[in-house]
Amino acid sequence: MTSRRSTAANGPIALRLQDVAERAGVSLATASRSLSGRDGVSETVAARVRAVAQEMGYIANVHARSLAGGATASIGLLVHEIGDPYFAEIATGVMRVATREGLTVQVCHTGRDPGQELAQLRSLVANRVGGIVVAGSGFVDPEMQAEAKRDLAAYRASGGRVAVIGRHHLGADAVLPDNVGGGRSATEHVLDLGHTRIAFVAGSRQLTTVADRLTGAAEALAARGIDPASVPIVESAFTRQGGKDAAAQVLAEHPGTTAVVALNDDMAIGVLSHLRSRGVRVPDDVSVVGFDDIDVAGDLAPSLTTIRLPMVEMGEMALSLALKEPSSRPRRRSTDHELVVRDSTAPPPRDGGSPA
Amino acid sequence: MTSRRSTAANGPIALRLQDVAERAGVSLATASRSLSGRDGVSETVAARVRAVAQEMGYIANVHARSLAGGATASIGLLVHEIGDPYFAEIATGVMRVATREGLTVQVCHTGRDPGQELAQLRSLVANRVGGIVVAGSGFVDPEMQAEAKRDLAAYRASGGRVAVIGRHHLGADAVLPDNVGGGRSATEHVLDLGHTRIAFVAGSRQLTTVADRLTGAAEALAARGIDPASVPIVESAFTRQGGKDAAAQVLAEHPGTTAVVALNDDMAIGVLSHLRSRGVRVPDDVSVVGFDDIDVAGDLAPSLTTIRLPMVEMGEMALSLALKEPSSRPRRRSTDHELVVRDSTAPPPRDGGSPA
DNA sequence: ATGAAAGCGCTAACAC
DNA sequence: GTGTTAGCGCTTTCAT
Repeated sequence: MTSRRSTAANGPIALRLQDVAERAGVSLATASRSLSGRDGVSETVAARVRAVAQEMGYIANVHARSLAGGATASIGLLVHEIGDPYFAEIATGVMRVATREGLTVQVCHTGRDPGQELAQLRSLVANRVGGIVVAGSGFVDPEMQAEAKRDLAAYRASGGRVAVIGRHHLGADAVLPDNVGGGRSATEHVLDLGHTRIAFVAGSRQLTTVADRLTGAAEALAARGIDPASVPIVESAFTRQGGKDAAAQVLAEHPGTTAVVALNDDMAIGVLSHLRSRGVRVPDDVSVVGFDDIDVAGDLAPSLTTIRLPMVEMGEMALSLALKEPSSRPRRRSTDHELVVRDSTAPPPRDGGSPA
Repeated sequence: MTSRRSTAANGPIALRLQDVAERAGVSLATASRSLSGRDGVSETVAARVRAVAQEMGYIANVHARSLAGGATASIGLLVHEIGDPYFAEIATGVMRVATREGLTVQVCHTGRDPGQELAQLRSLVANRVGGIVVAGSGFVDPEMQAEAKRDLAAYRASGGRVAVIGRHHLGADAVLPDNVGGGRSATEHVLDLGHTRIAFVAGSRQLTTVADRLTGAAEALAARGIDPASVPIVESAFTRQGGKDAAAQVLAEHPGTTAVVALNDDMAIGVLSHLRSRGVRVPDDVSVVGFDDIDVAGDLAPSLTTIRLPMVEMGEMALSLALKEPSSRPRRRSTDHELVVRDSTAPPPRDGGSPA
């Protein structure tokens, strides 16, 4: 007597643990214990059950398992742009820790749309993942931000764990990249080379990442007696295309600029590309600095001088924080940064430079 | 009288639909109907229930929903390397369709490890996702391949839908990039420019992608009366670093080479980088061709001549196939390709070239 | 239009 | 060491 419900009419249905148990001649409970490696079963029986399950191609239903109170072996990772090297490296770090802990990672992609960000967050909560790592800058939309904060609070109240990368107002454990220090170092570098006609190429200042990097830049400028307000900041999309657009604007509105500090490597690549298309030589006419030190930075022509952030480690730290026992107060872990000097920067040209 | 089980001792527990129903003064069934927008409820009541749920911050448990037979609004995407631009663009296409259909995407990353590939596939099946898109070349390990095929067959037998991108032996619907045609076009291009000393830089030939692209190359060579066996093929990792290693080998073992055809853009970037570090000018001394036309290809220095594959569309097609009603026989959709000529290719140098 | 009750597949007490 | 049974939170007949 079997309890299999498959009929010709409604088609086959996925195997249940019950099916495995029957075939192995044991009870449901014994089968469950055997497969989840808990004790209370003789090793002989357990081995047989496992063999039967394997042979039948049984794959447990995580929904049932999770509902019944079994451990949720999955965590969520929220990134802005899958494929953006910055997030890809963070993801690598998160996955590394996850794999070590036997966890599955659900990667959610927001496309930088606050609505999507909220929706993805909800979907993660709905999936009752064991923890959530939020990478990328905070919410631009204050209303979305409030909703997200509330959802996250409820999630944590019910035992969920959250860690964020970057400055957020979510009240969770956080990994804080050294954006201020990096912005300072990048700026000091061009200042040390002797540049005086500098332009910054940035993403939206609503992004905390951008705001922090600019803060560091302003500090470096002020320390040398330069009024930060006198230095142009061109705001554009925080992407390669944004870098191209911004470079065009720098050339048009700030001729004579000898150094461009881009606030991420992707924008820097766009800047290099546009300058090349306009016949401006780097670093002979104009120096370019990036930020992040993504993988490809060293393989560009010219190779890119940039600020290295330990992105893989940041991902590792974030998931590790999320996996730790919750503390009463949010924890913070700060990273360091490193100036990596390559071929895209040099002293300004003698004549003061005429990039266009 | 409430049924809430939260106690000071075991801490709060996530909200249940039951809690919402009680607060709204309706039955569980009515609450369920209200939130899932099914009829059988007066609009007045439904609106109130929705308002209460929203106010309480209720988020439905997908595990319970799925177990109870509700629709699984999530699909799985299996890629080799998150962050590899090839897969990132495919993912963009998949997500575009998913968003349109109101589906959530679970991205799984195999790191090109066959063991991981199998594990991730299982996890997707265990999650009872509505469909699975497998991107990237097939399994290298025949045993893993067999296991994967079996799991996938069981998954489909129980109603799951599968689509693959690239040539596989999985018996599922497939999107087939024009790798053979692209390999032919890339090779014809350098032949047309007058090159006779050509080297191919490839990933493992076990990858069907690599094998197919080489097949096209061999066809083009043969059509011009050149014995394909006489043209060097340097095999290395299918990555940027692999491209560097392969370029070094070409320089060392095949001096006099005037054209390098890399079998993907990532390798081509590595080739460009290594040639530059060795003082070899591109395209003056050596021409370089890539494959895929990833986003950054046009922004490199020199910009890369390559074969464009419609990767975003491939992702869209794959998910669309997976979402269609199953057919008795596997469906196939072939893509086209396009040769994009940029600055990295030119006729060979007069003297025959001396790249080192 | 609304409610009561029976599962979905699994784990975790609790018996034996 | 093994089996029985009561849920987990939800959707869905089936009554009302």
